[in-house]
Amino acid sequence: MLVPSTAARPPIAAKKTRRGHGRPTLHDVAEVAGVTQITVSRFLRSPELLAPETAERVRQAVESVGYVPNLQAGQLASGRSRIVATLIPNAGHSVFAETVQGLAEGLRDSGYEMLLTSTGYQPQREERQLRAVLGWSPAAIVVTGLHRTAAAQQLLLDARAAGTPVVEIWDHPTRKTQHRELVQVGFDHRAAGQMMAEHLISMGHQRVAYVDSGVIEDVRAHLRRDGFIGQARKRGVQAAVLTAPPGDALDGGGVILNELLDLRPRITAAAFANDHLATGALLQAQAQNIAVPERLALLGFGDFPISRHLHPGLSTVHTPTAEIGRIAAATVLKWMRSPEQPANAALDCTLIVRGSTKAGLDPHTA
Amino acid sequence: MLVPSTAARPPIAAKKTRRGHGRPTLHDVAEVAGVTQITVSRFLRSPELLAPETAERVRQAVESVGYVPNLQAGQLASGRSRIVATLIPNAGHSVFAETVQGLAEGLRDSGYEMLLTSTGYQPQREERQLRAVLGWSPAAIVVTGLHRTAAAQQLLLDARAAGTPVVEIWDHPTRKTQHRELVQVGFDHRAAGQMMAEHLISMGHQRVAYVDSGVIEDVRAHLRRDGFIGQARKRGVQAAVLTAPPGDALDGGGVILNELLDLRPRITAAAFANDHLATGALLQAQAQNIAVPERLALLGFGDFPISRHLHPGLSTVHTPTAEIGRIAAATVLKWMRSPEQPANAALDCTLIVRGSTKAGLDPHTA
DNA sequence: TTGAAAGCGCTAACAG
DNA sequence: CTGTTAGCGCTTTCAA
Repeated sequence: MLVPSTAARPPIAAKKTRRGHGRPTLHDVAEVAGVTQITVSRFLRSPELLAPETAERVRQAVESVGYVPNLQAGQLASGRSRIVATLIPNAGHSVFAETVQGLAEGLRDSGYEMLLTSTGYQPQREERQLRAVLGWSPAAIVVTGLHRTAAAQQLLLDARAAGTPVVEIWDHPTRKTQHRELVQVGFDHRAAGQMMAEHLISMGHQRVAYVDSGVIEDVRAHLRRDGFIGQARKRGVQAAVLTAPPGDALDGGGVILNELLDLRPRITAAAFANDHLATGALLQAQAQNIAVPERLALLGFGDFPISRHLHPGLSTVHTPTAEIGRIAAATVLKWMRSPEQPANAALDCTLIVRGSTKAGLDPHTA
Repeated sequence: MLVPSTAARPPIAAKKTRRGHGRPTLHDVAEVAGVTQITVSRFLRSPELLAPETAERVRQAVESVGYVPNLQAGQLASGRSRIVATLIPNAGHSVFAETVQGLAEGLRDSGYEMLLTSTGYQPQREERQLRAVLGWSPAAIVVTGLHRTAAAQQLLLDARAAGTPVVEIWDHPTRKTQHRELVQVGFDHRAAGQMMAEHLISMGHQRVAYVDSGVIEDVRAHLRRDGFIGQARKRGVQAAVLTAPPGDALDGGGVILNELLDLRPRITAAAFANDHLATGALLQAQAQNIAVPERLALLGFGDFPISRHLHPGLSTVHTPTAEIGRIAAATVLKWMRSPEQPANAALDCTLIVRGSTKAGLDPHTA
């Protein structure tokens, strides 16, 4: 607009076409308070800049009018959004659900809102959703894992280059990759797999198996599998690999139990991609009077609530599900406030040894 | 960001301060394609309105520039947003997690995004979050339950009056309230409680108990309790009420079991606010060699995956968790497209009878 | 401490 | 079929 505008807004005001959705605007509040828009805007953001008396008048006007700020407008004008875009594989899976809840708690009352999408473990879909969500100019992006389509990765790097914090949750790079522009909050799944193998081996098992997730896109479960196998091999222990059938994991674990028992040469211990599978196997073992851990030791992953209540208690690896969400939230909040990139958070997985891998343990607890 | 103006930009233009965050705009694409903004805008929304040849040029320009639409701007201009605001008590609770996942699936590729907040079962917080989320001018609002602060209710009614679809999930009004402006997608918790009582009574129990949720804000659990008690009373059956301790529900169920066994006069059956509590009790009974259902029948609620795998299988009420989400999504999508209010969806809860309330049943399955 | 002017990037309405 | 004009409601910059 190069034409110098005339002094005041057309006083005649003529035919206000009023396209908006009729909610009171800053202007409306301003009129009531006898000030201008900008004063109301200031009041909303930094009340201390106003004369106390003005502030009070504005406060009353805001209230009497029932003003709700139009965030779209504000963010368009300021170029800043207050949206944290979050992409996870499945909001219904307990581990991710807890992470989402952790994120929601971490973001609560921060003035930021979470835009959530579920990728269903499908990289193509993730890419599409990422593209869609970028249209919101999110203030930060939280994605799951380290693996995605090349295009999606590029989108994230572009966003990062444009100053948007990007946090990858649930995984953690094995090597120290200090040149990475994205921050990771998670744990090393390969190392977790190694830990699982090492535990079984340390209990004296020489023939073991790993039961992989039936969700073929679950990259992290496969990383654990690889860690498990690698460690077993390193220690000269034979490790068979089975894959759980798709569908209900408890069912799958039950089915797998018999495959494990049928393996030749016989194995004496099995690790599972998650506690649901392991629980299914444990319950099935109970039903068939298979002695656990004597005939077959069982080791889960995830430390789901039920695991310590089983008989024997299910040995497992405790993962910081909710903590990942909370730390991710704290990380993006910090990052949005100061431009320097926060540190990665390498969280701990801890082995929980219960009766299912250790005979003679009180079946109830540790 | 002092992006140098390109050729066609107002040549004088002097010190364009360029406040935006530097992403390519419609204008940029238009320049490349040799058309004006509006043509690009049209292409993006209704390509069929353009001459095929123009469309193709614009398409290429969009691609070459890597254009990502600024949704804030578009929605400010059009007055329509594409956000579905969703408020749930706790995204980490399996039942709500499944509902969220159902919603995410239902909204997927619809062009709408889910803004999710977790209220922690706290009405005050819900009200605050509702207020915050209204600033986004959501295209639709999904809230949990029928009970909230008066102010929150008013906000919803105002939004509704302004044309925003509002769906209440997880509950369903008992009486036909055809005058309501909001749509419900859920089930009648009181009736579910009645069904639970009726089942126990029909199995011959004359002294029963209901174990209420330890989450005092869980209104729906209390509704089931009331339904349970009412039905028992109606049938002349004594019903004791216990409340689970807060904290881990599996633990709580275990603790409660002994309280149930200690009740005088003795009871012969107990219903629980959810399957976690019931499972805790069942496992504890196993550990103590208490015969289920002979000494004490146990009835859960929710039909969590573990329940049918227990020994004996846990009788329970199956609830349509994911379906609530999917139907809620379908409902808001439909509603946003046509202004007429869709019908309420009264979903079914179904009683699942397994071994924990019925002696002699195969413990594995129904 | 308050205000005026300008514009964020897009779409609606109306021309042509 | 394409363009012009005028905002959407807010924040920024600069001035008073």
